[in-house]
Amino acid sequence: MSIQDRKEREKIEMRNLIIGAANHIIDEEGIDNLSIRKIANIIEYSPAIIYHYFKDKNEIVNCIMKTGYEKILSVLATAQDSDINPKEKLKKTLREYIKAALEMQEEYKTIMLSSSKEVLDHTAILLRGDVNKRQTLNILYQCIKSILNNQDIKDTEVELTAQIVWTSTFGLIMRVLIEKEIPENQQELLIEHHIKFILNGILLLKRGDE
Amino acid sequence: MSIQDRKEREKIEMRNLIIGAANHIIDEEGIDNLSIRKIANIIEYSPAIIYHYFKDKNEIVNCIMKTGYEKILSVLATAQDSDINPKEKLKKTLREYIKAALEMQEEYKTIMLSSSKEVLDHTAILLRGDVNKRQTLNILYQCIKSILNNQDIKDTEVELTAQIVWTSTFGLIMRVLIEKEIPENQQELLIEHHIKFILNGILLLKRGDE
Amino acid sequence: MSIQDRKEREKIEMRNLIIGAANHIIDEEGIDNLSIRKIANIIEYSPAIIYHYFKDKNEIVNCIMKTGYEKILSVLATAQDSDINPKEKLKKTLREYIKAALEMQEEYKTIMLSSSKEVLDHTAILLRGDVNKRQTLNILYQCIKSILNNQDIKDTEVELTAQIVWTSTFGLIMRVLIEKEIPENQQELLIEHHIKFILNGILLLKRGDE
Amino acid sequence: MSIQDRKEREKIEMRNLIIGAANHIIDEEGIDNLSIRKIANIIEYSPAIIYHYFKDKNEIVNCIMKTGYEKILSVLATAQDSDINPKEKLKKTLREYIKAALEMQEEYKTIMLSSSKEVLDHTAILLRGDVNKRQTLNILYQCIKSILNNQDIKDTEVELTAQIVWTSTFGLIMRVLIEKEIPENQQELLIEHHIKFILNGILLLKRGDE
DNA sequence: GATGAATGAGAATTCATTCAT
DNA sequence: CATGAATGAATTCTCATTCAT
Repeated sequence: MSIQDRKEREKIEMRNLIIGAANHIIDEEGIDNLSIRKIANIIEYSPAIIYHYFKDKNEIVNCIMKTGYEKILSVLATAQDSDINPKEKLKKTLREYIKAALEMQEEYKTIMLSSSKEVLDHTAILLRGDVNKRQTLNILYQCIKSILNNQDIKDTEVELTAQIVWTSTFGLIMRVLIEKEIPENQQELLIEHHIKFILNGILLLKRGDE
Repeated sequence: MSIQDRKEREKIEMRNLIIGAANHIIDEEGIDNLSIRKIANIIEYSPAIIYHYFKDKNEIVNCIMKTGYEKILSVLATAQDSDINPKEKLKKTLREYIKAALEMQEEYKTIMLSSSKEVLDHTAILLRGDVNKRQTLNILYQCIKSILNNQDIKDTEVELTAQIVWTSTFGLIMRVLIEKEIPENQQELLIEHHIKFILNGILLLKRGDE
Repeated sequence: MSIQDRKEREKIEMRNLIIGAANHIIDEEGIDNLSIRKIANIIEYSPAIIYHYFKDKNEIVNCIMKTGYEKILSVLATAQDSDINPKEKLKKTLREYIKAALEMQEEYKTIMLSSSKEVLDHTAILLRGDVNKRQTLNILYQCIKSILNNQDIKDTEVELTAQIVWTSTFGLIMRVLIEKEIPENQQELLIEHHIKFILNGILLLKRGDE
Repeated sequence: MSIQDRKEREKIEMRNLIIGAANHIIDEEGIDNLSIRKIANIIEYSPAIIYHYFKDKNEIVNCIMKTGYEKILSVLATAQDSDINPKEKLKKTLREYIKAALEMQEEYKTIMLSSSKEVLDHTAILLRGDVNKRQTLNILYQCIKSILNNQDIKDTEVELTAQIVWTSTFGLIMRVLIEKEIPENQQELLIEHHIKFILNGILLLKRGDE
């Protein structure tokens, strides 16, 4: 039993080693420069052994993607526990999501920029009704709905709002990651201004004016 | 003299031919599948001659980037001519920018996602003071300033607003391009909602509340 | 003693399992796509264990060859029991041999096309005197001799005849196997015509004319 | 003009060099052990350059096949010129065909054992009506028809006969090639006996007996 | 200007085999 | 008896680049 356990553990460790190396390469050179040989080089094993742990390169990439958005989701889940008022909750959620995404760096970019069907199955958020399929979008949707409590606003409009909040936030994160050397305090200013801006936009919805 | 002129003209034409072919490949297969051989194939010349017009593949890519954001800039420049009121002008500018970007597809993605120094020299917009360096950002800045006319708002805050407007819009464009198969009418809804949302956010700045 | 017996039995069973799997792969993909890993996959053991039962891949291949021509021989042996007149017996023998060979498909091809010394030790039939070494050839020889009963024909000529009958039949079998999609009834026509043709050839020998 | 000619010539020479090396490998190790690297090794060029002259490995193989059966066909065409009586003509044709095939060695085997669709388009001869599609078969067919002149024999039976003559001859050739070390004089004996046997078979058709 | 020839490096895989456990 | 881990060598093919002509 313990022997099997150990082997299982070692197998998982090796997979993690490979994924770690892959992530490292992606971070340095982007996903399109990821190669089995480079991974093998980093982990100091022969390229062939990698096929012992993963069916092919694709499986490695998929694994990275999956791990990645699970990481993203878990951030949001944590933020959900809180018990504060809706506005503060939205602010906190956005802030934490942005921070987490920025920490993931290339990993976040890789996942969120992928147009592969498999990945989009988890990350696409622009279609009507996606609010029911994507957890991240749904969390925003619920927050916004709470904030607009009792107001006479159609569900479809709330969904559109959630989507715009999402894309706006995505845009900020991406630019910070792309431009790379934004000083910490400027990052803070941008983030806070972004969040304020988002909330303004939501609050004005109440009055329905334009 | 005239001979040299003609030679110069021909050289430029050939460069354009190469860039055109490269853009075509990028649109079809993405920048990571761009190869000298594929370009040569399309223009029906030998791969070697390409090195006559460009030092290496990198120079081609850089050139594409440059041509690309010049295209983007020209869209904005056109929108500027108009004579309407600031709010409408901003709406029009955003709408046209988004449309133009969506039409550029992979080209837009390639340029705007690049982290190479040469490209960022033209596309980076997040630093303080960038409003004076980047034309696109400056246009937004001027618009916003006009809208907030006479209000007591600090220049730095207006800059931050311009940056957030930019990143938000960037986020929307990117998601539409990434998710690829968003139906026309859903695109329209998102774009209009986005623009409304942006304007709401700006208008609320006036009161400085939060 | 009984323990050793069991072990011996199990060892043989495992070898058969391996050979069976190998045969299956050969039938599906041809001998050149046979690989230890594929065998291991089918028998649901690790590739390594195969080396417990066979020295190397070559030994497996040789074993398949041996098993294969034993199968072929057994077909002929059965036909021999019959008690009918020589002409009919030859016809029956040929017919059954052809049928059996066609059923073996790739296995037959693999064995009969091999030029490896070990295999040729069992399958070569063209040398003078081979009639005494190869059972298949000898059976033909005896049949032909019976048919030509009392005729004044030299043994060497009978041997040559047996060899030509063998090669002719081999040629038909091979072509049917190679061309693969010959309809059943066309196969029948060819086989019957072939047998008739062979018998004609033999019968005419009697008169020695030409 | 002359420069282009020379380049063209050199290109053809290089292709021949490659095909030659490939043939050499096939002769030594069989077609399944043919590899681009081995070819490159022999011709003392880098593997990559081979793709300059052939699209991929498949094109090389196809080229070998094509050249091969063209060689085979040309042998038959030569034999056709002759002006002698049908029986002699058939004998001569068979004899020359066998000789030519034996000289081609592995090349003949490779082509005639191939089950690939492209090759079978040229080599398949077992279907009804193939006599009109395959030149080799047709030549046999015409010979046999001449020999059976004025006899009351159905065309389909003549076709079957041609097919059996073909497969029988194929069988002999293949065995000689497979068993490899058959001494010259034994080869002669077998070939002459085979041809005699074939003619006997055909002659007996005349009487329609069995 | 333009080209064809050539290459070295690198891509993803697959394989037979060995060995410690 | 059986296995998982590991490797080195091989597979086909693509690419950016150079160079003599």
